Amino acid sequence: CSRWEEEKNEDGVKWMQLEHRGPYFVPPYEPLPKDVHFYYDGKPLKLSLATEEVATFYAKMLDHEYTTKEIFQNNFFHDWRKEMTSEEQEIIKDLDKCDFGEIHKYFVDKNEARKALPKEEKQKLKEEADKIQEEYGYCILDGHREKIGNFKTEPPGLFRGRGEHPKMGMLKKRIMPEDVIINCSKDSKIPKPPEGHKWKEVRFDNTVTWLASWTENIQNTLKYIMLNPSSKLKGEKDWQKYEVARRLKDVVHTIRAQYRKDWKSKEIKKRQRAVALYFIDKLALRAGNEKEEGETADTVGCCSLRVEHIQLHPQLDGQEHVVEFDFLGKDSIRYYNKVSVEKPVFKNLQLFMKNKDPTDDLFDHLNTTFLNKHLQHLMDGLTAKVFRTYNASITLQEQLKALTNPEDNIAGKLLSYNRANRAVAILCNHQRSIPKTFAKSMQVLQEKIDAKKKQVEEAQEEVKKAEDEFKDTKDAKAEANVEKKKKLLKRLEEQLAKMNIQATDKEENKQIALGTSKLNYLDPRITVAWCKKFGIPIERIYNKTQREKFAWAIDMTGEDFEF
DNA sequence: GTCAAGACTTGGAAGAATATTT
DNA sequence: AAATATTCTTCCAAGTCTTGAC
Repeated sequence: CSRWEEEKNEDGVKWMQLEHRGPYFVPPYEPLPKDVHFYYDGKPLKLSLATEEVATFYAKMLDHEYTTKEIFQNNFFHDWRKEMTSEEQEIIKDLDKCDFGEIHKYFVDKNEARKALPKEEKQKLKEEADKIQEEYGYCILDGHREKIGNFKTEPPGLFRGRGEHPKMGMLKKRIMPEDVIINCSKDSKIPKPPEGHKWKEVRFDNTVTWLASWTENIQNTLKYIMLNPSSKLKGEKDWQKYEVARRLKDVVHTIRAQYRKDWKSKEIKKRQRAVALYFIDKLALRAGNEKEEGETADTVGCCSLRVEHIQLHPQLDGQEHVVEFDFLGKDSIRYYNKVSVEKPVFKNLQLFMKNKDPTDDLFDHLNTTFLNKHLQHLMDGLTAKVFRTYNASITLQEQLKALTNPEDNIAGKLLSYNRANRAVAILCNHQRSIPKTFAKSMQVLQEKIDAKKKQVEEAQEEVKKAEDEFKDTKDAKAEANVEKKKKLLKRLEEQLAKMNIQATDKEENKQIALGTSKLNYLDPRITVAWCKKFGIPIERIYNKTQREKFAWAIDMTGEDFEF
């Protein structure tokens, strides 16, 4: 427990000692074998090394949908040409005349070969990977050996954005030591750059938590090497996050009363803020920062909603004042929802939309800075995202309370947990694409259930038969047989029940992604307390990685914890 | 105050490892 | 033992919010 209770540093100091080996650099490009050809306009063409490398990036992605998109193709071709020699540029002028088929096949085969490797070979590869992990995967932070989250530089390749990203297909350059800034403590063993290279910079900044950083060339933003979630530093931060959310619980009623009042404010700015905050609170929308146009996919959050993203229905399906939301949120995940809102909200929305074009901002007098300033004023540390954390965690707690039946067996209780988890994921709009094999595996499961049902019926008859025989004979052997058959029946019934639960869970879960809420929104102490209260082993809910991440919560939480 | 850069959290997909079935 | 399904891990993009420069 003590590990989580050491006093914390003031004034933004994150550590006193930080020592590490620097990032692990991905191996250099390996040229294609002589017999693997690239063809242009039907004729084999030997490419220069740099050109060939970029060609392999595209070739590897050939059976991915990305490569069918025009933007992807254009961006790729544009960047590829920049890598070409002038002779190659003279020849290769049309992507449609490029044939990467052989290169593609080479990598597919190589992959297969790797999978088919004998056990010992695989073992050897694993040991090599472990050695690298051992060497580069850890650092020393204030005397503790801590796991690093991402200790490898990102390999070069083609940028894959999400959704309709204008930069998809662009060339992501190889990261060299000369691009990398190292951060560590002055008196530590400073990491050595790879032979013949030097770092961009070595700095000693203990007000930040990253160990190394570089600027990536697509969006020109920084990438960092940071600690694993199991580290003390990250764990404490996580804990802190949930403590802020718990403080919101005490003032949320006041805040709700306040924004209701503000719906009628004389200032349009305040009204917009109050309506936006209502959405953020009720629907768990993200804040919605402004984004640079044309640099990323067109996605929005609350403050950046446009008129075209909502439709107002005074009446719909027997409900009043319905707002129909339809927009792309983070990662271009669609948010679609029809919500009956309070009348003043509806009236305000009508007002905000008046005389505007579909592409105009709905909240044209509002941005996240203004909103967060206001929230900060209402509670120390309060920002828009805290509402998501708060509402997610409180929902889990309430749902667990409502759904858990102490009489249920473990499988039943786990189903309840999953359902509570699911309620949160739905609130936060955490979706996944339906797994490719979903329909098939569902069918297989259904067939198993049917077979099991039959078995149960048969076992029932067996029991009856045995009982009849016992009635007739009254002998001990027949009595034992009755017991035996009953036992079998019971076991089969339990198996059937478990399968039914599994099927229900699977069906309800097909389009919902539970991971994100579990990892980022649900105070783990709620889960730990629930497990303790109902005698569920924590491993049934959290796998090893998750237990490491939530070690702080597992350490400190009793069964009576309340969020 | 404004704007861009910086730091850190959150996000689903893909790939790897493991479990289960055939 | 191979094939298939499921779970776990890695990857890296895309958000939020803070900080720093002017």
